[in-house]
Amino acid sequence: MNGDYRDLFDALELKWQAHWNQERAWAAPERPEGPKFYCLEMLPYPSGRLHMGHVRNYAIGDAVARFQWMRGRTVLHPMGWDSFGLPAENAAIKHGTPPAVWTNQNIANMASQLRRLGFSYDWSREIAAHRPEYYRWNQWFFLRMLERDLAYRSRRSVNWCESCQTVLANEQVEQGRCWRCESLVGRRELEQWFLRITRYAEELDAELDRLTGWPERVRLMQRNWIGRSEGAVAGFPMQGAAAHPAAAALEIYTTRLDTIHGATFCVVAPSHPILDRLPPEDPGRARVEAFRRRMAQKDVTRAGAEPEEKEGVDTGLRVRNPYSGETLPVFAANFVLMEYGTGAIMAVPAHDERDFEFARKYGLPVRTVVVRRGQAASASAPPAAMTEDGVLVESGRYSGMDSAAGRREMLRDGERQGFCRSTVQYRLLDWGISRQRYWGTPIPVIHCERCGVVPVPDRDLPVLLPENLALTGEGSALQRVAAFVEVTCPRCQGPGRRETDTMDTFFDSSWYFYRYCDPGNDRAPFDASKVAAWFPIDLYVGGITHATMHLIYCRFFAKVLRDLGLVASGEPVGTLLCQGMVLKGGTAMSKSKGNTVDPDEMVRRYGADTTRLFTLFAAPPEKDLEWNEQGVEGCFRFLEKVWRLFAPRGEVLASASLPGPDEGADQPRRAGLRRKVHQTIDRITIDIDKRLHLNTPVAALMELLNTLQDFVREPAHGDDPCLKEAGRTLALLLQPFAPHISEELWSLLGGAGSVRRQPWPVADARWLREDEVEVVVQVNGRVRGRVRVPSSALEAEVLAQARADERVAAHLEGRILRKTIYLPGKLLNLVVQ
RNA sequence: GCGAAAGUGGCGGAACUGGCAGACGCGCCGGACUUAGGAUCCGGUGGGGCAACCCAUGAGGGUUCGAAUCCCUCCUUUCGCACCA
Repeated sequence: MNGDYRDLFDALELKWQAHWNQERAWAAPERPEGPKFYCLEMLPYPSGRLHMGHVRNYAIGDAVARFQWMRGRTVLHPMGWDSFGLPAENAAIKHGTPPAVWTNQNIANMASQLRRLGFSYDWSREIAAHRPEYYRWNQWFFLRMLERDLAYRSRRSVNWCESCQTVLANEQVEQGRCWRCESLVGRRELEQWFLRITRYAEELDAELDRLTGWPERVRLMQRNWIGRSEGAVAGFPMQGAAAHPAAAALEIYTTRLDTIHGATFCVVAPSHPILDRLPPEDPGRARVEAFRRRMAQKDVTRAGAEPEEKEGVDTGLRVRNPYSGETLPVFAANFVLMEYGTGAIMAVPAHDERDFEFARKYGLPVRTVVVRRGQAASASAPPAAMTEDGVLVESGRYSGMDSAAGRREMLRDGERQGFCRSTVQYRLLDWGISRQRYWGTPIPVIHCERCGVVPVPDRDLPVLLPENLALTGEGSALQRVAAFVEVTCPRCQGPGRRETDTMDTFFDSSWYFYRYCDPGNDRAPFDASKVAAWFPIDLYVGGITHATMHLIYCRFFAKVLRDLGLVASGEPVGTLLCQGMVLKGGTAMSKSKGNTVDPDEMVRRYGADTTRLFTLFAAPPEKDLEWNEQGVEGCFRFLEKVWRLFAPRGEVLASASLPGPDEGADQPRRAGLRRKVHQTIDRITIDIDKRLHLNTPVAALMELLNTLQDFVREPAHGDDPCLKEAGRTLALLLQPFAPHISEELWSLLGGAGSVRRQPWPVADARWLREDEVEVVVQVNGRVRGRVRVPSSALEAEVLAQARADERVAAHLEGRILRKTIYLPGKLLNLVVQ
């Protein structure tokens, strides 16, 4: 490696970074002037050091931001810190450093890494979630939600991470494991704060169709996560009735009302309230209690990942099928979830795999009521559940209908008679936001013996998180801070206790991008008109890991904020780009695997431009990128070659003039160079703007350089305007990818000011057109020759010339020409027989 | 199990709506300059064949003048969900 260039690049990168700083080059005005572009990358957790995944993420965003500046947009490109969360607390427990100190150090460190990489952030808008001037607005939003019954407290079974000693939301459990520490998640019954995201389930689902700028993959994941399903709730009247006058009917949820005549029993979740109504002396009661105890024990240690063996007990309760009049036993079983539907189902073993499995285990009857069209009902027991739609049999007056008609008719009859109604269910559950940890936003409520839950008045915000307390990791640290906990009730002035749960940090990141529009506001979370001026986010870049976490929470917030009248749209993100991971040796870089590459090390050895260039070049943005040091060197060599070509010519070219519109048109070599220049502009512009491809533009830049190298190999005038045009264009086109050398090259070639505000070059249509084109000649679809013709040539002329081609003629010999297909200027296919 | 995406040289990857498969980079081979080169520059590089030509985009079939691209079946890999009634 050539040390001279390394030092040169290092110096020029520092020089231009200082220049940008001094010019406040990336500060966005309060409101956009003219067309705007809000370019955002997901804000990082300040773990201490950047990793390559960050660099890739930000290099992508930065390329687009710089491109859009040059395209004449006012760009908002901010950066901040998702700075509440467990690692700070764990570090404090381990090393005794207070979380605030640890966090601030990490922020300082990572910010300087980002600066050294030369990213174009408007640092004047920097935010950090752990600062009171930020999290007071978390509290403010929470209070608004509380007022609207969007935040509520409830005791229920929740996900519990033993290692993190806290509750997790459903979205934060991945395959039964904690999203952050990967330990197995158990369940606990706790009183918790929830956000009523389910109120927006319908809208969150429906609007996915309109998010055309989002990857299909993400929309699908969200759709599955929300899990909309249309079905019916049917009431099965309780039998043996003396016992239960209060519970008139057991309500079950089904999507297959058409199979109801095949129901041979019902099943309720172990915690279903109907079971509490069993009289103490009932033998079913004893069975249920024993079963509940067994399940409760399991819940705590539950592995979660693989479905458990189905288990259940006969509760002794009996219900009547409202359609057939048949009496059915009610079981309690572990495969029915209280959280979904009504917590009770009708079991149709012939047409549902789970019911079938359970029926087989406990020797319960299986009755076929749907057959495939054209098939007769078989008398023998089916070997497996037939879950498809078909034609109804053994279904009373519905027999003979197809499944869809059966559902429709049964629903109508059931509705008329009052025991059935159609309904829509969602898999999505309310978002549990309570965390039993210290380093987060205090939930702003006070528990008063007399008044119950009392919100902290707005004038008392922020509820400050106390600092300087000893963290042990045992229990909730805040509960031990008397000065924090012991307060007077704002309503009755009696003694109260402050809530000690803190907020899930996903609350912090659900609205941060609005705050960037007005980061200093101390009267409101933001000024609505400023947000209106910048929103929606034009490009949001981040990892796919957030598909069903952050990216669903922030959509929910947008809808809440819209309903609060603070923002106009319930969808904050226009185009979403989920970049792939950075791998080494085929797996994601991680400290535990020891396959990390340190960004600082890369910057020291190759510079920021090379590091960025490689992360953009090595793979398309949305795909995983395999780190390859030799590939990095290739990018370094490319920049070296750029410099080596222009450095000795700089002085002469600086004073050369730029070419006139037609200059060089009559000289093939110079015309070739100009064509390449304009074709490169055209390609790169389309690739960034229309396709968000950043690897192919880098390839195009390399091609342009190859052409330039060929051009200067032959003697040329040192001050050739065509060469100057090529160099200047290269400087402009490099700005999104290797911004420092781009600036240096621009100034070397006598460009005034900084590249960053030069208009993005526009390809001259004249130079995109070729006067003479090469047409591929195929015979029966196989390439047999090529002819050069004027680009205006007509098919007949091309054909004549093609026939004259020796090879083509050989393939036409003795055959009859049946048909010709001509794509002007590109291809001529001769179909012969 | 259900759902989705993707399979192209030795490797990362190009090929926008069906139209020259392999751009660009890495690696490799050869050469030049050199005391030397792991620097730089030049040339070559999917496979077979002296060549014409043939074969080749996971496998097999289909549609088409023409398929990496569209359709069907299968295989593999990756990801998401995982008892959601």
